Amino acid sequence: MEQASQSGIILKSKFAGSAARAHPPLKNTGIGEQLPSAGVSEIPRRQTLFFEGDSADAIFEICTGTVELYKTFLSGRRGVLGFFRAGAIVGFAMDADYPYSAEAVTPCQVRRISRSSLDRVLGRNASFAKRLLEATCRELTVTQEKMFILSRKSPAGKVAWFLLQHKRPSASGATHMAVVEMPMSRADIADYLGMAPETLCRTLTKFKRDGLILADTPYRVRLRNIARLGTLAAEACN
Amino acid sequence: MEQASQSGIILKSKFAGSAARAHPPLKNTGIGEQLPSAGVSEIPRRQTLFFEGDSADAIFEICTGTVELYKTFLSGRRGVLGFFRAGAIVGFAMDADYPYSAEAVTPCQVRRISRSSLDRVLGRNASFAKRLLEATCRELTVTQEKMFILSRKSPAGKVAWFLLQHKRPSASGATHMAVVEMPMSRADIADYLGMAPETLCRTLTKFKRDGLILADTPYRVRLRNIARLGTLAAEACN
DNA sequence: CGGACGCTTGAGACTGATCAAGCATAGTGG
DNA sequence: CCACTATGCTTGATCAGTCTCAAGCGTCCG
Repeated sequence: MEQASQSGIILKSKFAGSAARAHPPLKNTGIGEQLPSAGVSEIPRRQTLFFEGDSADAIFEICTGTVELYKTFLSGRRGVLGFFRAGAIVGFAMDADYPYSAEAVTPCQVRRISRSSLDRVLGRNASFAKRLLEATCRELTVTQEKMFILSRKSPAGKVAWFLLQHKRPSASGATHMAVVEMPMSRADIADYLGMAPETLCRTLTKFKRDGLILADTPYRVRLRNIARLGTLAAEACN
Repeated sequence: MEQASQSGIILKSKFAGSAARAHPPLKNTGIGEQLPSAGVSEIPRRQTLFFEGDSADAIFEICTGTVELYKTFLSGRRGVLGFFRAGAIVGFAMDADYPYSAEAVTPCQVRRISRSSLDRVLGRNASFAKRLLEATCRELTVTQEKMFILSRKSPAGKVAWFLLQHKRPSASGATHMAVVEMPMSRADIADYLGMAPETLCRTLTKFKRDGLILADTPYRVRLRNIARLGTLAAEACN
C-alpha cells in the first residue's frame, strides 16, 4: 500500500533531445528547486493547466492545492490518472504534446518551469537525470499497483484502497484517526477508480454504516478502522 | 495502441546508489550490448528466472523465447504484468529484492547481467541513464494504457486489445493477415487481462464466429479484421 | 492404450451499471 | 435576509453481464 496522492504521471517528453517522460508523484523530490521558474501562478478552481494535445513546453510544480490529470476518450468517457498535491510535478511529457489534460480541483498555486530550461539541466546534471529516473520508476510502481487494484475489481476494495492512499500522513499527533481530504467530486473519484459514481456512493455509505469511516462532510472523512480497510484493499488484489 | 510484448516492467532497483527502477519492455534498446554479461543461459519452459522477494542482483536480457512477469497475491490469485520477448530486459529492480516473479513461458535464452556492472555503467555513462529513463517512461505509457483498458472493462475490448498488442510486426510481406503467437496458457492471458479464463475462451470463440480472427491452433491465431478489432479495443476505453 | 492436462462450452447466482428520482448544500438575485 | 435555483451527493429499482461451479472434448505424453 502506497502513500497519499501518488501516481498521476504524465509520460512522454522530449527533454534533452529524447530523455525523460514521467511527471510523477514526485513527492518533494526537490527537483523543482534546481530549475529556474517563471514564478508562481494562481490557478482558480476547475481551470485547466493544459489540454491533451497542447504543445508541451512547460512542466508545473504544484505549490498548493490539488491538480487532477485526466484523459478524455472517444466515447465521451473520462479516465483520471491521479490527483496531485503540493510537491508533485505535472506535465512531464516526452512527446511534443501533452498526452493528458490537467485541471485544478481546488484553487492552486503552481510554478511554471519551461521545458527548455529543464532540458538544459537534464543535459548537464547527471545526478539530476538519475533522480528523475528514480521518480519515474516510483510512479511506475504506483501505476502498476493501481492497475491490479482496478482490474481485480470489487468496489469495496477499490474505495478502501483509495481512502488509504489519500489519507493524510497522520498529521500532528492529534487524533490517531487518519483524516482523508477529498476535494474532488464523486465523479472525479469514480473516473479514477473506474466505477460508476453511484457505486462509489453506495460503497461509502456502507463503510459509514459498518463504522469503518466517519464522514465530516462529503469531502472529508475520518478512518475509524484502518486495519479493516487495509484488509479490504488487500483482498481486492493482494 | 502500442506494439507487441511491451509492458512488463519491474521497477525498483538500487543501481547507482539509488537510480533506476524499470526493467521495461525495452524493445531492443541495445542497452544490453553495452553491458558485460556472464553469457547466455538456456531456460526450460515453465522454469522460474527469479521469485518475488529474491535478492535482485542481476537483470536479464531475453535473447529468444517468451518470459512472463507475475505477482502472487495473498488470496492465492495471480496477476501478470506482461509477457516479454527477445530484446526485452527483465529484472530491473530498484529495491534489494525483485518485486515480481519471472517465469519462462517457452524455452528461453537469456543473458544475465550483474547488477554491479550495470551499476558501474549507469554511474559513468550519462547518455546511458537517459536511454534508461526513456525506456522507463515508455513502459509507463504502456502501463497507463493498460490500466485504462483493464479498468474500463469489457471482455471484447480487452481481448481485442491483447491481440493487437501481441500481433507480429506483420512479418515478411507474406500474408497481410497479422499473426498472433500466444504460447502462454489461457489462464496466463486471463490473469494478464484480469478476467476469468472461461470468459476469455468465450470471447475468442465469439471472435471466430464473427470472422474477426482465424484460429490455427489455440496458441496461434490470425487477425482477419484488424480494423474492427481496433474499434473494439478503442471502444473499451478510447 | 490410458491418463492427465488444458481448452471449451453450459447453466445459474451475483453484482455493478444504468435509468430515475429525492435531498442537501451553496450560490444568486430580489 | 430570505427565497430560489442549480449543482452534485445520495438512494432506489431494473437489467445486462461476468464469475462461479460443472461437465465435455481434444491433445499430448507416458
